[in-house]
Amino acid sequence: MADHNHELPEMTKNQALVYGALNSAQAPLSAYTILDQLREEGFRAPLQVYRALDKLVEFGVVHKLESLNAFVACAHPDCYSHETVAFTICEKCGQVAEVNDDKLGGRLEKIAAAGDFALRRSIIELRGICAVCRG
Amino acid sequence: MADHNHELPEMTKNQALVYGALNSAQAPLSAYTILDQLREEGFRAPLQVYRALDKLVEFGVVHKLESLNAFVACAHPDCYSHETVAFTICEKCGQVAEVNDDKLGGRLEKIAAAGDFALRRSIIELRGICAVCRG
DNA sequence: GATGTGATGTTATTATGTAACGTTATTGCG
DNA sequence: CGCAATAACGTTACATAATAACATCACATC
Repeated sequence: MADHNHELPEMTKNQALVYGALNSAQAPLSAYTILDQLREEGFRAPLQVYRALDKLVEFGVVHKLESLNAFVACAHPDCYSHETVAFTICEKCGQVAEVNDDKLGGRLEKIAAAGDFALRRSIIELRGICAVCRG
Repeated sequence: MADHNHELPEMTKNQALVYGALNSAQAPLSAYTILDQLREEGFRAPLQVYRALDKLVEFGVVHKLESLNAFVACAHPDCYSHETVAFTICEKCGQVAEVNDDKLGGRLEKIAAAGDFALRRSIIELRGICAVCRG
């Protein structure tokens, strides 16, 4: 079972702006899309976004989707069960869903152990067609 | 059990060159590294590499590592068990190992089924430290 | 007030990936 | 064979993603 802590980490202004953009988005955002959305707030360069994203990912409240080069807010940022997060990515509508599956985590740990591999983080992205798009 | 077919697909000249570069490499290669290696063979533009890579991935004899933006030759290109391939990626030495684990495939299918999601392909990349680097 | 630390801002650059267009090779068929 | 269809190829230009390097600012601590 996951440990819970209903506190969001302290955020700087830039981190809060980036996090807000991701939270109000209906789909993953690229760093440059975030930049464009935050120009009115004074953002002018990619690094401002990337630096905030780095911290947010470190805090565990934002995930990077490696196969999309895009970012999403964590579906449950108020808890610390951030170990093995998987995503389903619809290749038709772009919808992304976060999946937490304990058995999957166990399986990955076994694979790592079998290869004498010290696992740090897992990237699990399932690409296909979502229920809505299948009709 | 996997079906076997000890024939590599027909390749064009460019595809064979790119595949050869990946096969003789000791680590994943980026598209631009491949381009540089093949300049002597007449390659001049990124698209020549990307087009070959697209086909090789389609054939199933090359995999893309999404978290590295790099490509590797399949560890067993002569068989068709290309369904659910996982990779361990050492963040210290860069070594990549291909892992085939039937139970993992089953687990992912269950996750997809639970979400009424039609799974097309899975991206599984385990990042950490390999046995050699741990000493 | 000196100092250390972390966040910020800015410019320039590198790395990764595509669009658009035209040409060449090959294949299949009337 | 002649011809259409298709796929691969080559080239230029461009778009997107990410980082390097450097200066500055904010704030806490001693």
